[in-house]
Amino acid sequence: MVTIYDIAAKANVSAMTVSRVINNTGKISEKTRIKVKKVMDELGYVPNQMARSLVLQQTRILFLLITDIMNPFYTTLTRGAEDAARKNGYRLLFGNSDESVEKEGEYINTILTTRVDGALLAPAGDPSHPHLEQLRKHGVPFVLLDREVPGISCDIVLGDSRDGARRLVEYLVEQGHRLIALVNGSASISSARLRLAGFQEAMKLNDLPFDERYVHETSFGPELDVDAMEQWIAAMDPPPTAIMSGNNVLAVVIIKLLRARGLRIPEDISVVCFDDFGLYSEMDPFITVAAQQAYQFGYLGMQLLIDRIGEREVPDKTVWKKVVLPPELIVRRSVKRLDV
Amino acid sequence: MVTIYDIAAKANVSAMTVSRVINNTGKISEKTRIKVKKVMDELGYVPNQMARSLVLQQTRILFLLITDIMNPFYTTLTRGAEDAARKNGYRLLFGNSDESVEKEGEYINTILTTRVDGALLAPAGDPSHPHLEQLRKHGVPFVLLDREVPGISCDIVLGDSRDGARRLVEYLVEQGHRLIALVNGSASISSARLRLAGFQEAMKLNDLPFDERYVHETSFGPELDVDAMEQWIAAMDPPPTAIMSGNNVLAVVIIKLLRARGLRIPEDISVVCFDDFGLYSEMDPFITVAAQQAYQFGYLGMQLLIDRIGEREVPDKTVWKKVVLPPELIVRRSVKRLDV
DNA sequence: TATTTTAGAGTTATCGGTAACATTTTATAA
DNA sequence: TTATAAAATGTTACCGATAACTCTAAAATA
Repeated sequence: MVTIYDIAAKANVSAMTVSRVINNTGKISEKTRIKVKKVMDELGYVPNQMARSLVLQQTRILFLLITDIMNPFYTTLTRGAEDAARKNGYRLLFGNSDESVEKEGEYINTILTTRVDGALLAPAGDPSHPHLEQLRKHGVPFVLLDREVPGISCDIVLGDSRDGARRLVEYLVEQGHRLIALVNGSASISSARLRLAGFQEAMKLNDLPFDERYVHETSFGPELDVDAMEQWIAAMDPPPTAIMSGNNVLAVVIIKLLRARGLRIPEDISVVCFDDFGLYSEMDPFITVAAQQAYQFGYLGMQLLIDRIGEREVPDKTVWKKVVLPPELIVRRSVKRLDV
Repeated sequence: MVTIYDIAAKANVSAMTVSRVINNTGKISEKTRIKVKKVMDELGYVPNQMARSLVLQQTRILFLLITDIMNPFYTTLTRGAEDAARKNGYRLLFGNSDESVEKEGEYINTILTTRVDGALLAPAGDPSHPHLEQLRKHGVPFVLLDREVPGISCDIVLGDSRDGARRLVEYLVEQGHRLIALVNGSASISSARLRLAGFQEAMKLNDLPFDERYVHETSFGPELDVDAMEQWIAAMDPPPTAIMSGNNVLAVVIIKLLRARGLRIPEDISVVCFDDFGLYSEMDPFITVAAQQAYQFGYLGMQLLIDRIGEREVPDKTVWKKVVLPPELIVRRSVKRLDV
């Protein structure tokens, strides 16, 4: 491996002079600058970021932790985060917690040991609290995405889950639906709670009864319990005329289960959900959704993080920023108009 | 920041003893081990990976470079790579070249300066050659995914593009199609070349003429030229009865364009493509595809990489491994049976 | 001409660890 | 009891860079 010392020796200068040439700092005569650069090229020098980070006490690397890399919401978000990071000269280390608090913990560990300059996180849920406390304790700046964690104050980018859910229900009601079911993520996730709240609120506003048997709670993630979901569907009697899903992954599972029961959508049962489907939804837009501005989540979140890193304020006196992005209701053809 | 020296001081031992406790190396009396551990806990010590990497000359970080993070093929692949990396105690740094050789170059730079232990790469295309030469020159072990690069010998995981394309065409022919068009990625990408080759081969085998006007070359990536594609479609006269797309992203664009022209799929025109659509394809299986084993690409590729890192052989005498994964033809309902 | 600046370099210490060798204890054998 | 081996711990150097300070020679000023 070529080091600045190799270059220094060959160019007959000190290592410091080489460092100055590399970083364009201090005063260097044009003659030596050229001489050193020539040797650098000849030897194919590549700076060692580790060594540099060690002495500079910063890595120029940020960490992005998402909860489901197969979910288009998060990949689109990732793309936004990446763009913002690149634009500011940061690199991105990344991880995928699969909605698991345990896996998340491993990544928190990586964040700490790797000494990244900051982290952008979609927390697994309320139990992520100690993880975030850890980051705070060690002075790692972080920004949350999509989910609040009670007891943690920080910059955050959220979707308006309550309003989105309300609008989905309102739409269903407008189409004549009165018996509406909800399948949702874990109540330990703030966005799931708000979606439930929005659901309840809209039901109430329309003088519709709220029946717990028509609400099923599972996981937003890839490891959800399909059997339990199937039983829930079978148990609802009378069956709902419409199901609202708390996110896109759950919608896929629900739709598969419904079809397996021989139900057609929307002829026999209507379905709507939170979050869109990335690439594919452009191709064959089928399901009516409350689409979130995924790219903006990542882009703005990253921007907040980078701003925060630049400031390096005392967390106690900080005014935290909260960005709330409204979802967009996209009506497609998964809902049947009921004539009551 | 707490260092081993802080711990050493507080525990009344040398820094080396602390290091030994952390790494479980050397001989340590149970008494001091406990004493040191206690102080570590009290002070909330977290090892500095930078410092460690500097002296150990290894980072336990690998790099994954994909070409399109919005494409489900790559996200599924990423998931596989991540699982394999985690299983072996490696962390993953990752980047997204957007099919751009230039962006790829920036990430190659990151790979070099960050001193990662190895890289798993989906190259942007043949022009990636110098980038890979750079890695080789600097002794960075790497494994290619999905695309070969002429002049570069290395471990690689490929799909059987030629055969997949052949089978898609065969299927179309079986369904009575004779005028088949192909929209494909850049000829500077090996997999695109092979898909064209498979296409031509199948046409020939079925005594169908190959007409260049029915083949359109663009980019696999997010920055493809939609206008050019539109003109191509309009120019084909007579119009094809079926279009085969070189990948999923192109298929989406094609389908949108066809629909914009008022054409229904499959009633007015049939479409098939390479690669499946992840999550969504489970929900609303519409388009007939040659689905690749995306997860396996990542998982096996990562495995090859890690094996290679363990060996540290001389590249000259190396026998390179090549894994070829066959795609699966999944028939859905985007193809109309023509009765000739 | 003598004195002060300043441009252009070099020296040394340090970031936070670990390897290799050195030293001190403690345990075991003679 | 003493010699010797083994166990436990300490010292020093180094990984590859940069900050802060120092030094030297030429240029600017008095």
